[in-house]
Amino acid sequence: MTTRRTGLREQKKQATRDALRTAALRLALERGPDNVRVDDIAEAAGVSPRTYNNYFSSREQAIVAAVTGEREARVAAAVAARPADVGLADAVIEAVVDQYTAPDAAGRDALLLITTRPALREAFVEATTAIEHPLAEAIAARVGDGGEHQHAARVLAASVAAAVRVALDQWLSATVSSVTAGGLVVPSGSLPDLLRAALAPLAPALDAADRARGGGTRDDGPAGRA
Amino acid sequence: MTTRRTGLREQKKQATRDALRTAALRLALERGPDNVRVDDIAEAAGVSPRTYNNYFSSREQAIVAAVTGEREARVAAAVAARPADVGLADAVIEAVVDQYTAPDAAGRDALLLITTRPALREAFVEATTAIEHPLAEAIAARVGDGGEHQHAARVLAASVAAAVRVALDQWLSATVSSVTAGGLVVPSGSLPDLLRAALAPLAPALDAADRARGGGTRDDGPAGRA
DNA sequence: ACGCAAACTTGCGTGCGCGCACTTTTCTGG
DNA sequence: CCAGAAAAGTGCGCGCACGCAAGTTTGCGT
Repeated sequence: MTTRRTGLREQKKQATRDALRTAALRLALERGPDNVRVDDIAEAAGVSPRTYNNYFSSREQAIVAAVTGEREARVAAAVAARPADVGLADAVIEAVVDQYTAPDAAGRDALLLITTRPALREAFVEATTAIEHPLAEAIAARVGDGGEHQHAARVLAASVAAAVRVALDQWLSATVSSVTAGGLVVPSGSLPDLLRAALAPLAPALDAADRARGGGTRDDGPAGRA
Repeated sequence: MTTRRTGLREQKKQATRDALRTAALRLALERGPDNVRVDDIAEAAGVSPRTYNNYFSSREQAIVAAVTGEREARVAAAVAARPADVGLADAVIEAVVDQYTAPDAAGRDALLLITTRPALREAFVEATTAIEHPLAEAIAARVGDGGEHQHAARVLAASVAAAVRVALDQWLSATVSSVTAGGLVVPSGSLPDLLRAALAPLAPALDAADRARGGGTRDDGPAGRA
Protein backbone atom coordinates (compact mmCIF):
# COMPACT_ATOMS: atom_id res chain seq x y z
CA MET A 1 0.00 0.00 0.00
CA THR A 2 2.51 2.48 1.13
CA THR A 3 5.30 1.16 -1.01
CA ARG A 4 3.14 -0.37 -3.65
CA ARG A 5 3.52 2.02 -6.47
CA THR A 6 4.60 -0.55 -8.94
CA GLY A 7 6.18 -3.90 -8.65
CA LEU A 8 9.26 -4.60 -10.65
CA ARG A 9 10.08 -1.02 -11.46
CA GLU A 10 10.32 0.25 -7.92
CA GLN A 11 12.15 -2.86 -6.88
CA LYS A 12 14.86 -2.44 -9.45
CA LYS A 13 15.15 1.19 -8.63
CA GLN A 14 15.68 0.44 -5.00
CA ALA A 15 18.25 -2.17 -5.88
CA THR A 16 20.16 0.28 -8.04
CA ARG A 17 20.05 2.93 -5.35
CA ASP A 18 21.36 0.50 -2.81
CA ALA A 19 24.05 -0.79 -5.12
CA LEU A 20 25.19 2.75 -5.70
CA ARG A 21 25.44 3.82 -2.10
CA THR A 22 26.99 0.57 -1.03
CA ALA A 23 29.59 0.81 -3.74
CA ALA A 24 30.23 4.43 -2.87
CA LEU A 25 30.89 3.65 0.76
CA ARG A 26 33.00 0.62 0.04
CA LEU A 27 35.22 2.45 -2.40
CA ALA A 28 35.49 5.43 -0.09
CA LEU A 29 36.63 3.18 2.71
CA GLU A 30 39.07 1.30 0.54
CA ARG A 31 40.87 4.15 -1.15
CA GLY A 32 39.83 7.21 0.79
CA PRO A 33 37.05 9.47 -0.42
CA ASP A 34 39.27 11.68 -2.50
CA ASN A 35 40.45 8.83 -4.65
CA VAL A 36 36.98 7.82 -5.71
CA ARG A 37 35.69 9.19 -8.99
CA VAL A 38 32.04 9.17 -9.75
CA ASP A 39 32.76 6.94 -12.68
CA ASP A 40 34.20 4.35 -10.33
CA ILE A 41 31.07 4.26 -8.24
CA ALA A 42 28.88 4.00 -11.29
CA GLU A 43 30.99 1.25 -12.73
CA ALA A 44 31.02 -0.65 -9.45
CA ALA A 45 27.24 -0.46 -9.36
CA GLY A 46 26.91 -1.43 -12.99
CA VAL A 47 25.25 1.70 -14.27
CA SER A 48 26.31 4.68 -16.30
CA PRO A 49 27.74 7.73 -14.60
CA ARG A 50 24.78 9.71 -15.80
CA THR A 51 22.40 7.36 -14.07
CA TYR A 52 24.38 7.76 -10.92
CA ASN A 53 23.38 11.35 -10.58
CA ASN A 54 19.84 10.56 -11.34
CA TYR A 55 19.95 9.06 -7.88
CA PHE A 56 22.36 11.27 -5.98
CA SER A 57 23.13 14.89 -6.59
CA SER A 58 26.55 14.75 -5.04
CA ARG A 59 29.22 12.24 -4.34
CA GLU A 60 29.03 12.87 -0.62
CA GLN A 61 25.32 12.21 -0.63
CA ALA A 62 25.85 8.74 -1.98
CA ILE A 63 28.46 7.83 0.60
CA VAL A 64 26.43 9.20 3.46
CA ALA A 65 23.28 7.50 2.26
CA ALA A 66 24.90 4.17 2.89
CA VAL A 67 24.99 5.03 6.56
CA THR A 68 21.83 7.03 7.02
CA GLY A 69 19.86 4.41 5.19
CA GLU A 70 16.14 4.76 5.51
CA ARG A 71 16.28 6.64 8.73
CA GLU A 72 13.54 9.06 7.79
CA ALA A 73 10.98 6.34 7.44
CA ARG A 74 12.09 4.67 10.65
CA VAL A 75 11.81 7.82 12.70
CA ALA A 76 8.32 8.47 11.46
CA ALA A 77 7.34 4.89 12.09
CA ALA A 78 8.79 5.04 15.57
CA VAL A 79 6.77 8.10 16.42
CA ALA A 80 3.64 6.53 15.08
CA ALA A 81 4.36 3.39 17.05
CA ARG A 82 4.47 5.06 20.44
CA PRO A 83 1.29 4.60 22.41
CA ALA A 84 -0.95 7.62 22.26
CA ASP A 85 -0.75 8.33 25.96
CA VAL A 86 2.93 9.11 26.33
CA GLY A 87 2.79 12.68 25.21
CA LEU A 88 4.09 14.04 21.95
CA ALA A 89 7.32 15.41 23.31
CA ASP A 90 8.40 12.18 24.87
CA ALA A 91 7.28 10.19 21.88
CA VAL A 92 9.27 12.29 19.48
CA ILE A 93 12.34 12.54 21.65
CA GLU A 94 12.55 8.85 22.29
CA ALA A 95 11.87 7.98 18.68
CA VAL A 96 14.61 10.26 17.47
CA VAL A 97 17.11 9.16 20.07
CA ASP A 98 16.41 5.54 19.26
CA GLN A 99 17.06 6.01 15.60
CA TYR A 100 20.17 8.09 15.96
CA THR A 101 21.61 5.86 18.60
CA ALA A 102 23.18 3.66 16.04
CA PRO A 103 24.85 0.66 17.56
CA ASP A 104 26.30 0.48 14.09
CA ALA A 105 28.98 -2.08 14.75
CA ALA A 106 29.38 -2.56 11.03
CA GLY A 107 29.26 1.12 10.14
CA ARG A 108 31.56 2.34 12.85
CA ASP A 109 34.54 2.87 10.60
CA ALA A 110 32.20 4.48 8.12
CA LEU A 111 31.25 7.02 10.75
CA LEU A 112 34.88 7.63 11.51
CA LEU A 113 35.48 8.33 7.86
CA ILE A 114 32.53 10.68 7.71
CA THR A 115 33.48 12.61 10.79
CA THR A 116 36.95 13.06 9.40
CA ARG A 117 36.18 14.68 6.07
CA PRO A 118 34.47 18.06 6.25
CA ALA A 119 32.48 17.58 3.07
CA LEU A 120 31.11 14.30 4.34
CA ARG A 121 30.27 15.75 7.70
CA GLU A 122 28.25 18.45 6.05
CA ALA A 123 26.39 15.95 3.92
CA PHE A 124 25.77 13.82 6.96
CA VAL A 125 24.24 16.69 8.88
CA GLU A 126 22.32 17.86 5.86
CA ALA A 127 20.77 14.43 5.55
CA THR A 128 18.68 15.00 8.64
CA THR A 129 16.47 17.29 6.59
CA ALA A 130 14.97 14.18 5.11
CA ILE A 131 13.07 13.39 8.30
CA GLU A 132 11.02 16.55 8.09
CA HIS A 133 8.23 15.40 5.85
CA PRO A 134 7.68 11.91 7.26
CA LEU A 135 7.90 13.27 10.77
CA ALA A 136 5.43 16.03 9.95
CA GLU A 137 2.96 13.41 8.82
CA ALA A 138 3.50 11.34 11.92
CA ILE A 139 2.99 14.33 14.17
CA ALA A 140 -0.05 15.42 12.23
CA ALA A 141 -1.50 11.97 12.66
CA ARG A 142 -1.16 12.33 16.41
CA VAL A 143 -2.31 15.88 16.70
CA GLY A 144 -5.18 15.91 14.27
CA ASP A 145 -5.66 16.49 10.61
CA GLY A 146 -7.18 19.93 10.87
CA GLY A 147 -5.57 22.50 8.62
CA GLU A 148 -4.39 24.41 11.63
CA HIS A 149 -2.74 21.36 13.10
CA GLN A 150 -1.25 20.39 9.81
CA HIS A 151 0.75 23.59 9.72
CA ALA A 152 1.82 23.31 13.32
CA ALA A 153 2.96 19.77 12.68
CA ARG A 154 5.08 20.91 9.80
CA VAL A 155 6.72 23.61 11.84
CA LEU A 156 7.35 21.30 14.74
CA ALA A 157 8.82 18.64 12.51
CA ALA A 158 11.12 21.18 10.93
CA SER A 159 12.12 22.39 14.37
CA VAL A 160 12.87 18.89 15.52
CA ALA A 161 15.02 18.36 12.48
CA ALA A 162 16.78 21.62 13.21
CA ALA A 163 17.41 20.58 16.78
CA VAL A 164 18.84 17.29 15.61
CA ARG A 165 21.08 19.22 13.28
CA VAL A 166 22.34 21.29 16.17
CA ALA A 167 23.00 18.18 18.21
CA LEU A 168 24.93 16.59 15.39
CA ASP A 169 26.94 19.73 14.91
CA GLN A 170 27.92 19.72 18.54
CA TRP A 171 28.70 16.06 18.41
CA LEU A 172 30.88 16.43 15.38
CA SER A 173 32.72 19.47 16.60
CA ALA A 174 33.31 17.75 19.90
CA THR A 175 34.65 14.76 18.09
CA VAL A 176 36.97 16.74 15.91
CA SER A 177 38.27 18.84 18.76
CA SER A 178 38.91 15.81 20.87
CA VAL A 179 40.82 14.32 18.00
CA THR A 180 42.73 17.51 17.52
CA ALA A 181 43.40 18.14 21.17
CA GLY A 182 44.37 14.86 22.64
CA GLY A 183 45.45 11.82 20.71
CA LEU A 184 42.38 10.15 22.06
CA VAL A 185 39.48 9.66 19.73
CA VAL A 186 36.50 9.90 21.97
CA PRO A 187 33.91 7.50 20.61
CA SER A 188 31.49 10.31 21.32
CA GLY A 189 29.17 8.07 23.23
CA SER A 190 27.11 11.00 24.39
CA LEU A 191 25.14 11.53 21.19
CA PRO A 192 21.91 10.45 22.87
CA ASP A 193 22.53 12.94 25.63
CA LEU A 194 23.21 15.69 23.14
CA LEU A 195 20.03 14.83 21.30
CA ARG A 196 17.95 14.93 24.44
CA ALA A 197 19.49 18.21 25.45
CA ALA A 198 18.86 19.69 22.03
CA LEU A 199 15.29 18.50 21.91
CA ALA A 200 14.43 19.50 25.45
CA PRO A 201 13.85 23.19 24.65
CA LEU A 202 11.24 22.14 22.13
CA ALA A 203 9.28 20.05 24.59
CA PRO A 204 6.99 22.90 25.65
CA ALA A 205 6.04 23.54 22.06
CA LEU A 206 5.41 19.90 21.33
CA ASP A 207 3.35 19.43 24.45
CA ALA A 208 1.37 22.56 23.76
CA ALA A 209 0.48 21.25 20.33
CA ASP A 210 -0.33 17.91 21.81
CA ARG A 211 -2.63 19.44 24.38
CA ALA A 212 -4.39 21.52 21.77
CA ARG A 213 -5.70 18.52 19.88
CA GLY A 214 -9.10 16.92 20.21
CA GLY A 215 -8.68 16.77 23.93
CA GLY A 216 -6.48 14.07 25.40
CA THR A 217 -4.87 14.56 28.75
CA ARG A 218 -1.46 13.22 29.22
CA ASP A 219 0.87 12.50 32.02
CA ASP A 220 4.24 14.03 32.02
CA GLY A 221 7.03 12.51 33.71
CA PRO A 222 9.01 9.39 33.35
CA ALA A 223 11.52 10.80 30.91
CA GLY A 224 12.62 13.26 33.50
CA ARG A 225 14.09 16.23 31.79
CA ALA A 226 16.04 18.49 34.06
CA MET B 1 33.64 46.62 17.53
CA THR B 2 31.55 44.38 15.49
CA THR B 3 32.83 45.64 12.17
CA ARG B 4 36.27 46.63 13.34
CA ARG B 5 38.34 43.88 11.90
CA THR B 6 40.38 46.01 9.57
CA GLY B 7 39.87 49.21 7.76
CA LEU B 8 40.44 49.32 4.08
CA ARG B 9 40.49 45.61 3.58
CA GLU B 10 37.03 44.89 4.89
CA GLN B 11 35.69 47.93 3.15
CA LYS B 12 36.88 46.84 -0.26
CA LYS B 13 35.67 43.37 0.37
CA GLN B 14 32.23 44.60 1.12
CA ALA B 15 32.27 46.77 -1.95
CA THR B 16 33.24 43.85 -4.13
CA ARG B 17 30.57 41.66 -2.60
CA ASP B 18 27.97 44.29 -3.21
CA ALA B 19 29.14 44.94 -6.74
CA LEU B 20 28.88 41.24 -7.45
CA ARG B 21 25.40 40.70 -6.13
CA THR B 22 24.11 43.90 -7.67
CA ALA B 23 25.54 42.98 -11.03
CA ALA B 24 24.15 39.49 -10.71
CA LEU B 25 20.64 40.74 -10.06
CA ARG B 26 20.76 43.40 -12.74
CA LEU B 27 21.93 40.99 -15.41
CA ALA B 28 19.43 38.38 -14.31
CA LEU B 29 16.63 40.89 -14.65
CA GLU B 30 17.83 42.14 -17.99
CA ARG B 31 18.41 38.90 -19.82
CA GLY B 32 16.74 36.31 -17.67
CA PRO B 33 18.72 34.20 -15.23
CA ASP B 34 19.54 31.46 -17.69
CA ASN B 35 21.31 33.82 -20.00
CA VAL B 36 23.75 35.03 -17.41
CA ARG B 37 27.11 33.30 -17.25
CA VAL B 38 29.26 33.61 -14.20
CA ASP B 39 31.87 35.31 -16.35
CA ASP B 40 29.41 38.04 -17.16
CA ILE B 41 28.75 38.78 -13.52
CA ALA B 42 32.43 38.81 -12.71
CA GLU B 43 33.18 41.09 -15.62
CA ALA B 44 30.38 43.44 -14.69
CA ALA B 45 31.75 43.66 -11.19
CA GLY B 46 35.28 44.08 -12.40
CA VAL B 47 36.79 40.98 -10.89
CA SER B 48 37.95 37.65 -12.18
CA PRO B 49 35.52 34.74 -12.38
CA ARG B 50 37.61 32.93 -9.83
CA THR B 51 37.19 35.74 -7.36
CA TYR B 52 33.48 35.61 -7.93
CA ASN B 53 33.16 32.26 -6.31
CA ASN B 54 35.35 33.27 -3.50
CA TYR B 55 32.29 35.25 -2.51
CA PHE B 56 29.41 33.11 -3.67
CA SER B 57 29.32 29.38 -4.06
CA SER B 58 26.56 29.39 -6.60
CA ARG B 59 25.12 31.71 -9.17
CA GLU B 60 21.73 31.66 -7.48
CA GLN B 61 23.26 32.69 -4.20
CA ALA B 62 24.63 35.87 -5.73
CA ILE B 63 21.33 36.86 -7.27
CA VAL B 64 19.38 36.15 -4.12
CA ALA B 65 21.90 37.98 -1.97
CA ALA B 66 21.01 41.17 -3.73
CA VAL B 67 17.53 40.86 -2.28
CA THR B 68 18.17 39.28 1.09
CA GLY B 69 20.90 41.81 1.78
CA GLU B 70 22.06 41.87 5.35
CA ARG B 71 18.89 40.49 6.74
CA GLU B 72 20.59 38.23 9.24
CA ALA B 73 22.21 41.13 11.02
CA ARG B 74 19.02 43.15 10.98
CA VAL B 75 16.95 40.38 12.52
CA ALA B 76 19.42 39.91 15.32
CA ALA B 77 19.60 43.63 15.92
CA ALA B 78 15.83 43.86 15.95
CA VAL B 79 15.56 41.16 18.58
CA ALA B 80 18.19 42.84 20.69
CA ALA B 81 16.42 46.16 20.32
CA ARG B 82 13.11 45.01 21.77
CA PRO B 83 12.64 46.08 25.35
CA ALA B 84 13.35 43.32 27.80
CA ASP B 85 9.82 43.16 29.13
CA VAL B 86 7.92 42.08 26.02
CA GLY B 87 8.66 38.40 26.28
CA LEU B 88 10.99 36.46 24.06
CA ALA B 89 8.33 35.00 21.82
CA ASP B 90 6.81 38.31 20.92
CA ALA B 91 10.20 39.92 20.50
CA VAL B 92 11.36 37.27 18.08
CA ILE B 93 8.13 37.03 16.16
CA GLU B 94 7.83 40.75 15.64
CA ALA B 95 11.48 41.12 14.76
CA VAL B 96 11.24 38.42 12.16
CA VAL B 97 8.00 39.64 10.71
CA ASP B 98 9.37 43.15 10.47
CA GLN B 99 12.41 42.06 8.55
CA TYR B 100 10.61 39.78 6.18
CA THR B 101 7.85 42.23 5.53
CA ALA B 102 9.80 43.81 2.78
CA PRO B 103 8.10 46.87 1.40
CA ASP B 104 10.66 46.32 -1.31
CA ALA B 105 9.23 48.65 -3.89
CA ALA B 106 12.47 48.52 -5.80
CA GLY B 107 12.97 44.80 -5.42
CA ARG B 108 9.46 43.78 -6.30
CA ASP B 109 10.28 42.62 -9.80
CA ALA B 110 13.30 40.91 -8.36
CA LEU B 111 11.05 38.90 -6.10
CA LEU B 112 8.86 38.04 -9.02
CA LEU B 113 11.87 36.75 -10.85
CA ILE B 114 12.95 34.71 -7.86
CA THR B 115 9.57 33.18 -7.26
CA THR B 116 9.40 32.18 -10.88
CA ARG B 117 12.60 30.18 -11.19
CA PRO B 118 12.78 27.04 -9.05
CA ALA B 119 16.52 27.24 -8.52
CA LEU B 120 16.24 30.78 -7.28
CA ARG B 121 13.35 29.94 -5.01
CA GLU B 122 15.40 27.24 -3.39
CA ALA B 123 18.33 29.59 -2.90
CA PHE B 124 16.00 32.19 -1.48
CA VAL B 125 14.58 29.83 1.08
CA GLU B 126 17.97 28.40 1.85
CA ALA B 127 19.23 31.88 2.63
CA THR B 128 17.17 32.01 5.80
CA THR B 129 19.70 29.66 7.37
CA ALA B 130 21.97 32.66 7.71
CA ILE B 131 19.90 34.11 10.52
CA GLU B 132 20.60 31.17 12.79
CA HIS B 133 23.88 32.26 14.32
CA PRO B 134 23.14 35.94 14.82
CA LEU B 135 19.73 35.10 16.17
CA ALA B 136 21.19 32.54 18.52
CA GLU B 137 23.48 35.18 19.94
CA ALA B 138 20.65 37.63 20.32
CA ILE B 139 18.51 35.08 22.10
CA ALA B 140 21.38 34.03 24.29
CA ALA B 141 21.92 37.64 25.24
CA ARG B 142 18.34 37.81 26.42
CA VAL B 143 18.19 34.49 28.13
CA GLY B 144 21.57 34.37 29.78
CA ASP B 145 25.04 33.29 28.94
CA GLY B 146 25.07 30.09 30.91
CA GLY B 147 26.21 27.04 28.96
CA GLU B 148 22.80 25.52 29.37
CA HIS B 149 21.08 28.56 27.97
CA GLN B 150 23.57 28.89 25.20
CA HIS B 151 22.51 25.52 23.84
CA ALA B 152 18.85 26.25 24.19
CA ALA B 153 19.32 29.53 22.37
CA ARG B 154 20.98 27.75 19.51
CA VAL B 155 18.20 25.23 19.22
CA LEU B 156 15.54 27.88 19.40
CA ALA B 157 17.25 30.02 16.80
CA ALA B 158 17.51 27.04 14.50
CA SER B 159 13.85 26.28 15.08
CA VAL B 160 12.84 29.83 14.30
CA ALA B 161 14.82 29.65 11.10
CA ALA B 162 13.13 26.38 10.28
CA ALA B 163 9.72 27.89 10.90
CA VAL B 164 10.54 30.79 8.64
CA ARG B 165 11.59 28.32 6.01
CA VAL B 166 8.24 26.61 6.29
CA ALA B 167 6.41 29.89 5.98
CA LEU B 168 8.39 30.84 2.91
CA ASP B 169 7.72 27.46 1.38
CA GLN B 170 4.02 27.93 1.86
CA TRP B 171 4.18 31.44 0.55
CA LEU B 172 6.05 30.38 -2.54
CA SER B 173 3.91 27.39 -3.28
CA ALA B 174 0.83 29.52 -2.83
CA THR B 175 2.25 32.04 -5.21
CA VAL B 176 3.12 29.53 -7.84
CA SER B 177 -0.19 27.74 -7.62
CA SER B 178 -2.08 30.97 -7.89
CA VAL B 179 -0.09 31.81 -10.95
CA THR B 180 -0.70 28.38 -12.37
CA ALA B 181 -4.35 28.20 -11.49
CA GLY B 182 -5.81 31.56 -12.28
CA GLY B 183 -4.20 34.11 -14.45
CA LEU B 184 -4.06 36.26 -11.38
CA VAL B 185 -0.75 36.69 -9.72
CA VAL B 186 -1.63 37.10 -6.11
CA PRO B 187 0.88 39.52 -4.68
CA SER B 188 0.95 37.13 -1.74
CA GLY B 189 0.43 39.91 0.71
CA SER B 190 -0.10 37.45 3.50
CA LEU B 191 3.52 36.66 4.17
CA PRO B 192 3.39 38.31 7.57
CA ASP B 193 0.37 36.22 8.45
CA LEU B 194 2.10 33.08 7.30
CA LEU B 195 5.14 33.97 9.36
CA ARG B 196 3.09 34.57 12.47
CA ALA B 197 1.23 31.34 11.96
CA ALA B 198 4.45 29.42 11.46
CA LEU B 199 6.11 30.93 14.49
CA ALA B 200 3.12 30.58 16.78
CA PRO B 201 3.70 26.90 17.56
CA LEU B 202 7.17 27.80 18.82
CA ALA B 203 5.92 30.44 21.22
CA PRO B 204 5.57 28.04 24.15
CA ALA B 205 9.17 26.94 23.75
CA LEU B 206 10.45 30.49 23.48
CA ASP B 207 8.50 31.65 26.48
CA ALA B 208 9.59 28.67 28.50
CA ALA B 209 13.20 29.50 27.81
CA ASP B 210 12.54 33.10 28.60
CA ARG B 211 10.98 32.24 31.90
CA ALA B 212 13.80 29.92 32.84
CA ARG B 213 16.44 32.56 32.41
CA GLY B 214 19.09 32.50 35.01
CA GLY B 215 19.60 35.47 37.25
CA GLY B 216 16.50 37.60 37.43
CA THR B 217 17.08 41.16 36.28
CA ARG B 218 19.65 42.05 33.74
CA ASP B 219 20.74 44.98 31.70
CA ASP B 220 21.84 44.86 28.13
CA GLY B 221 24.30 47.64 28.46
CA PRO B 222 25.13 48.98 25.03
CA ALA B 223 22.14 47.78 23.07
CA GLY B 224 19.73 49.11 25.63
CA ARG B 225 16.95 51.15 24.16
CA ALA B 226 16.27 53.90 26.63
C1' DA C 1 -0.96 -11.53 -26.66
C1' DC C 2 0.15 -7.19 -28.37
C1' DG C 3 1.12 -2.54 -28.80
C1' DC C 4 1.13 1.97 -26.78
C1' DA C 5 2.46 5.06 -23.07
C1' DA C 6 5.07 6.09 -19.27
C1' DA C 7 9.17 5.48 -16.67
C1' DC C 8 14.04 4.68 -16.50
C1' DT C 9 18.72 4.69 -18.62
C1' DT C 10 22.35 6.56 -21.36
C1' DG C 11 25.74 9.59 -24.18
C1' DC C 12 26.91 14.07 -25.04
C1' DG C 13 27.89 18.78 -24.23
C1' DT C 14 28.22 22.82 -21.29
C1' DG C 15 29.01 25.64 -17.45
C1' DC C 16 30.33 25.60 -12.88
C1' DG C 17 32.67 24.90 -8.14
C1' DC C 18 36.83 24.72 -6.19
C1' DG C 19 41.79 23.12 -4.97
C1' DC C 20 46.33 24.73 -5.93
C1' DA C 21 50.07 27.61 -6.76
C1' DC C 22 51.24 32.21 -7.69
C1' DT C 23 50.91 37.50 -7.92
C1' DT C 24 49.26 41.72 -6.00
C1' DT C 25 47.51 44.45 -2.33
C1' DT C 26 46.95 45.73 2.46
C1' DC C 27 48.38 45.63 7.31
C1' DT C 28 51.76 45.63 11.12
C1' DG C 29 56.07 46.19 13.75
C1' DG C 30 60.42 48.24 13.88
C1' DC D 1 59.36 54.78 5.89
C1' DC D 2 60.33 50.26 4.96
C1' DA D 3 60.51 45.24 5.12
C1' DG D 4 58.02 41.03 6.08
C1' DA D 5 53.60 38.89 7.03
C1' DA D 6 48.88 38.25 6.10
C1' DA D 7 45.17 38.43 3.15
C1' DA D 8 42.75 39.02 -1.08
C1' DG D 9 42.81 38.35 -6.20
C1' DT D 10 44.00 35.50 -10.28
C1' DG D 11 44.95 31.72 -13.85
C1' DC D 12 44.80 26.93 -14.54
C1' DG D 13 42.96 22.48 -14.50
C1' DC D 14 39.91 18.81 -13.14
C1' DG D 15 35.71 16.61 -11.93
C1' DC D 16 31.18 17.02 -11.47
C1' DA D 17 26.10 18.22 -11.88
C1' DC D 18 22.63 18.45 -14.98
C1' DG D 19 19.73 19.66 -19.37
C1' DC D 20 18.66 17.49 -23.56
C1' DA D 21 17.43 14.15 -26.82
C1' DA D 22 17.86 9.94 -28.00
C1' DG D 23 17.34 4.55 -26.82
C1' DT D 24 15.52 0.89 -23.71
C1' DT D 25 12.62 -1.33 -20.32
C1' DT D 26 8.30 -1.95 -17.73
C1' DG D 27 3.42 -1.63 -17.09
C1' DC D 28 -1.41 -1.35 -18.54
C1' DG D 29 -5.39 -1.56 -21.28
C1' DT D 30 -7.90 -4.00 -24.66
